[in-house]
Amino acid sequence: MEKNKQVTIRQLSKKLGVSISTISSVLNNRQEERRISPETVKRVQQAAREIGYLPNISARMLRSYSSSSYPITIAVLTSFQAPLPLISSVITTLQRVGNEAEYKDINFNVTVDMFEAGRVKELPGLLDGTRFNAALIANTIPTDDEFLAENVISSPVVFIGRDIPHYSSVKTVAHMTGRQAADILYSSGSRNPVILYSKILTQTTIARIEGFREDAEKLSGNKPVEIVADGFTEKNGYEAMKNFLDSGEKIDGLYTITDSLAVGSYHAVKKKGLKIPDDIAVIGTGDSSVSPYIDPPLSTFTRSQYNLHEEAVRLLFKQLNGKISMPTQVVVPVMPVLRESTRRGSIANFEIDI
Amino acid sequence: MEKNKQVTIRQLSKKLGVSISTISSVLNNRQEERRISPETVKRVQQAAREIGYLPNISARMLRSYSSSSYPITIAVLTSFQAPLPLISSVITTLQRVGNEAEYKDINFNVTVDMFEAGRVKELPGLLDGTRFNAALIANTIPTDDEFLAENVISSPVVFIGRDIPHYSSVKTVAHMTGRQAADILYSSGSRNPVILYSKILTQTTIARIEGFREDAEKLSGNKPVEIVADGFTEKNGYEAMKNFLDSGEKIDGLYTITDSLAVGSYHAVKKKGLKIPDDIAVIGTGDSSVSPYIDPPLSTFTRSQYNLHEEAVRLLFKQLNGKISMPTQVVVPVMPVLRESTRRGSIANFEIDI
DNA sequence: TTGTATGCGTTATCAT
DNA sequence: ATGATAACGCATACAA
Repeated sequence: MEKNKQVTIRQLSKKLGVSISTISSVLNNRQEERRISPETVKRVQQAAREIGYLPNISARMLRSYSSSSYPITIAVLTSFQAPLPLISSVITTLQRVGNEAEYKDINFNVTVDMFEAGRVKELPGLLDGTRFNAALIANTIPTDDEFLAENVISSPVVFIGRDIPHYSSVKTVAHMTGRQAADILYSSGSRNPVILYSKILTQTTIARIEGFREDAEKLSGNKPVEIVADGFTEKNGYEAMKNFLDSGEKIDGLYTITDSLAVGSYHAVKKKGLKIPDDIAVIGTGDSSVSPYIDPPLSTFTRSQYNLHEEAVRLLFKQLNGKISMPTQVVVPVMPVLRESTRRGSIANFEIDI
Repeated sequence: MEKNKQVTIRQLSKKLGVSISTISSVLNNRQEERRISPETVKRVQQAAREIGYLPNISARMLRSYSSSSYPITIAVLTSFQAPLPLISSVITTLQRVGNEAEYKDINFNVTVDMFEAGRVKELPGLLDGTRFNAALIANTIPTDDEFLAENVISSPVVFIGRDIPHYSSVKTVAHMTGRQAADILYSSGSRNPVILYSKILTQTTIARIEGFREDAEKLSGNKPVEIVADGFTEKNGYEAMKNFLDSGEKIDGLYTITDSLAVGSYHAVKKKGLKIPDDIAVIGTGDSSVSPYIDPPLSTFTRSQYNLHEEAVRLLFKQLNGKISMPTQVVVPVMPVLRESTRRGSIANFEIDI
């Protein structure tokens, strides 16, 4: 694959028979103070345009931000298969926390690199330290995790939602969440619990599923039925649930691995003429911003995302500050948020959130 | 504000009385092939850790990616007040389109910079070209637009959702969207139309509002009532709508400037015991992924976002390729998507999307 | 009106 | 076992 052949000032200079500094001056609109002849200016500008000259930002930064105060580079690395809001959330958190007094003195810029799930290893600069001073890494799948565990990233790194030996990470107690979900459905009277998840599995989702399997079976005596959706979207949830309901299998409780899947499920359930929570109690995960406002409001678990990202960013900054050096594991608590969608059975009298 | 004083290899070298190249070797784990004494290695590593040495990524890249093929830098610039999904969407689109055969030869990395609405001017490197080779800019407010119109960014730039003189931009026909919304509500029998928007206004939202005002008044004979929410979230929509309904003002049709505001409104409307679309027809904007699945499915306008971002990215790449040089305006069409929430009156028989 | 030289921080090559 | 030096691309002070 031929990547873009970058043209440098020097090559322009040779081509035009004009000195480097003249070119540079023109390209930076210093033509007047440098009193370059209009003719030369034209020639340079035209050549630059024709040839598609693009300055080397690294060189410019090296030159401009010198004097012991250049911005460091923080990378956000995630797979294409990530739930879409993740990047925004992490970046916004980075910028927000970075503005706090405590970290005001960290002058940084943020880059984002994405990889196909299973192919972190192909990310340029991951191991050689040529692309970032520090990184937040999310949405790796086990293949990636293996690779990362076997290799060493020499910059400070925080993993979001997964544990990689020798690195810092921020996680939720995903296994426990799955178990709690099973408990809540059981308390709402569900004896035929079903779990709906995406076929894209990560450490966190696997843990949730396993936790649910264990307690659901222990409590109800039935192995929970598992529905696998194609992805995380509402559409994926709708389609998976519709197929399931059409099959006629028993269900009286539903745990979804994300709130978006629950939203899609709602629609399928209602179209089938079933009522939530009367016929099917539903609990999601993540407390999406829409969850309190759908009909009925969705029981779920706290937006671990928010806290996760916040904790991850803080942990990274602390490592950069030198406040923490050892790999550190942070566990973010996840709390159930009970709303109408599980208001049934012995759990009906619990305090409702909205 | 004291920014981080970066330590360089040279300073470490002076401090330790060891040569620069030795330090570099140790820091890159070349100690064995270079046969540095274990003692020196220790000293260097410790000093680096203590002093918080962070390599200058620009220097490293300059050194490493030389030979006429370094990655160019594409920046995504947006305000903190942007709807959260925007960044993710733009970045994902960048990566996806960048992987297409046509653009495979553009080797780039992505940086994200955020600014407070109204303060683009404070973004480092915006005008001096030290931070990016090309940029996608979104969610500026009029103050920002003014500044940008008066100054010159010398790199290729594409504005998303707004027009800035002398620059390329990708927009929707927002004004038309507003008018169509008014038409649709009117056709659904609404004579007391209401518009709900966020107090944070951009070129696009302003145009939508104006379009709606015009046609709503023309058609219904009544100036539409305007509700102003604090922001774009479902919660903001819920609260604004709840207050409005509590006030007892007339309403039989609602146009919201984003789908998220509509979702929040739904909840307020239902809590008030009113029915959608029977009592209030609702139409949103943006075709959010949840909109087809809420109850009732929400009429809206096509996810202009998606197309917008896609077009913006393509336009930027074309400029980088030299395929386009003049500032270019692209207008992305927006189509109404009619679902249950407006199924009333003469519009009831229109084809329904889901 | 234009060119030469220097240095930003880093790594690799070559000496010692 | 370690140091000196050149070069990456660019912008500027200074020279011509």
